[in-house]
Amino acid sequence: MSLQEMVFLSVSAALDGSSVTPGLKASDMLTSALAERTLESTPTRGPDSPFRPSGAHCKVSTKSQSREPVGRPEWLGHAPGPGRDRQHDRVPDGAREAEEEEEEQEQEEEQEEEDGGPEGDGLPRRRGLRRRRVTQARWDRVRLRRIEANTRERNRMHGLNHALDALRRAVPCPSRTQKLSKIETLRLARNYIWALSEVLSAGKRPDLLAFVQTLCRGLSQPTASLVAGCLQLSARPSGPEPRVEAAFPGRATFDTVYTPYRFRHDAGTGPCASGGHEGGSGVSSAEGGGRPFPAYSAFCGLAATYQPFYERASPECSSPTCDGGALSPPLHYHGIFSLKHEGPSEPEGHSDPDGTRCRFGTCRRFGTCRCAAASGGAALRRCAAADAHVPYDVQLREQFLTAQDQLNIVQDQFYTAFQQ
DNA sequence: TAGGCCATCTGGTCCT
DNA sequence: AGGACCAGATGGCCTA
Repeated sequence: MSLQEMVFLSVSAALDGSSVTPGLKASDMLTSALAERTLESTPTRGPDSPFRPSGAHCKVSTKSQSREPVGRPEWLGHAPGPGRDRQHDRVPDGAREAEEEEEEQEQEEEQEEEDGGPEGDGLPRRRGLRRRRVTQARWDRVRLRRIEANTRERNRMHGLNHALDALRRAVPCPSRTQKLSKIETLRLARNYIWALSEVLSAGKRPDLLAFVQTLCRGLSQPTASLVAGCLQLSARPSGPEPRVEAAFPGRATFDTVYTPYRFRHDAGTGPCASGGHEGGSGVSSAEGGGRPFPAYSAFCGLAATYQPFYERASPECSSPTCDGGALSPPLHYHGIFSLKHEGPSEPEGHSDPDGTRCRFGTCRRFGTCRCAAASGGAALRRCAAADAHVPYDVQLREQFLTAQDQLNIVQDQFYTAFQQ
């Protein structure tokens, strides 16, 4: 903005009566405009701003690694050497002393103005709004606060990301190769809570397909495929009826490493009560496999043991909405969980525009809903196509922890994740 | 190459 | 006044 423009705007504001301090004279406004122009010479926004976003100064070595500055804003002075950790966010040691000196100097100048100026002519100087000069010290102080705020913000976001990482490890998608995005992690966590709650509320052995469908609800197609891939659902003809198994890729073998559950269609295989968690995973937690599906078998056991506290509001609308619904899991379990159940935000069992009744009750975006409901990847679709109504049995390995222990583990993970 | 995702900076707002 | 939180802007990386 040019000086003329600045003066024009200042005068215009004065004429409009907006943001005008009583007693402010045109000369004061001009002085203010000049001071503004001083600031304008080092804008705080835009491509020329010394505070311009860091994108130009950062690079990402890998997607999961934190960024390191590759350049340095000109206004920050010395370029950081290799390995320096955000040294450019520091302020020179003598900055504060210089500021104090500047403050004293400013106070003297202000006193002189009130006394009639350094000439001592005794004539009162202009009164009214007197804009403080933008000294170097003040400018440095502004930058210091900005830098400190940036650091805090950066740390805050790092904490948020750590919490999200913890949440990624808690949800049933321990992919070693593909990291869930933030939004998908939150969606999957929501679905996971919901699915587990449904298991508890139902008080019976869960259906694999419904469980996975609940997990994948509202997820993007790639994420849904990933989740299904982690479960590695596959429909394999085995005798007269299809056979469905769930396994975990990347494990040494299905049986030797932790595998909390196995889904089979074999009649008479062990139900939830025999589910288990054998502890060792062979995959570091940093790789997302430290604690696999910690609660599923636990919930199976609990569901078999305890009766649900209350009945579900609606069998059709007990599932999460496709995206952003206000529903909470239908669960209130002996003080372990105390999750409120809010009513559906939309009429239950509504129909979509083409008249198809929505199975999931509160979907607003049916395209997403269909995608999600039918998602779970090609494997899941194959499974569903084979026989979506086959009462798949669930064979669970021996539980290493008690159901209560595993339930508490899940709670701790979620609480820790959200409290970080 | 477009789009998704991400990290970071930034200024505004609210709270203590 | 200072910190936390938030959302917008920006640019880099990655993938289809």
